[in-house]
Amino acid sequence: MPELPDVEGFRRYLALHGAGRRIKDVEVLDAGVLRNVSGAELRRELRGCRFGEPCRHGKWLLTRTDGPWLAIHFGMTGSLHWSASAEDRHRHDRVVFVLDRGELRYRDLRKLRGLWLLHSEEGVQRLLANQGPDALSVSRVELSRRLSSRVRGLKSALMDQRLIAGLGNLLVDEMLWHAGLAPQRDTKSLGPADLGTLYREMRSVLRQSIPEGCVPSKPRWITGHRDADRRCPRCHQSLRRQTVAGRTTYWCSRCQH
DNA sequence: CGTGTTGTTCAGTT
DNA sequence: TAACTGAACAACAC
Repeated sequence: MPELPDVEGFRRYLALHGAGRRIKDVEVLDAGVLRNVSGAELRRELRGCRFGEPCRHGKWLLTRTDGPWLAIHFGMTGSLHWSASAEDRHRHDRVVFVLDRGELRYRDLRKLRGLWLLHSEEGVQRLLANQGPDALSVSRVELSRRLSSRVRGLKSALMDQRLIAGLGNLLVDEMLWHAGLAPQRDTKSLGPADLGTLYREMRSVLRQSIPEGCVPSKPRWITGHRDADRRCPRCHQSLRRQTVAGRTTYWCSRCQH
């Protein structure tokens, strides 16, 4: 799932259930999701700490505590789940934070990414050193400058977290469809009008996705049509399905140029 | 058994 | 150098 809207949803979820809560215990059920720390160290470092307000950069969720920082990257299948009790745990719950009210679980089927523990704000900065500006806060001028700086495929550039942080496969297909731009266009071929439209549609898709906590299926969006009729919701032509930038891409060759 | 999956990284190639 | 390609990671569902 996780692209910017999903991770923003997890940030709000963590703010609701975790912020201000004390971590009574940490149960590492599968250390395969721990990236720079052992299960024993994570438990030792976080037990007794209190979660602070979480923040987000691109697809990274970060939270300080009154001890170390915790950073989460959800990969393709990570999620957070709070429960009032220790019942009903899921088999893909990999780490459980037992709180002074309920427990918060990091669930992840594929374990492609996971949890990092950082001992300082500098450690967090180092972790995010290669990330571009967040897609929600980047300015129109900055987006244009970054896209135009190199010759690249448009979809490849938008998915590159070093250029812009937070956009993934579904978001990019959706915003390109709204903007009427073909995914394999070259960034250097975009004029000022194209870049303006792209920026506007990126903001629009993000703004409408965040309250849903995902890229939603809407009547005039293509996301819901990938697995359904595979037709363009605007002109009803069959959507093209092809690999672009290494990812399965849907687009409309009549509406996107 | 083969295919596909909303992410990232790395080795190898153009 | 820059950009691209495919594999790897891991665990399924169909």
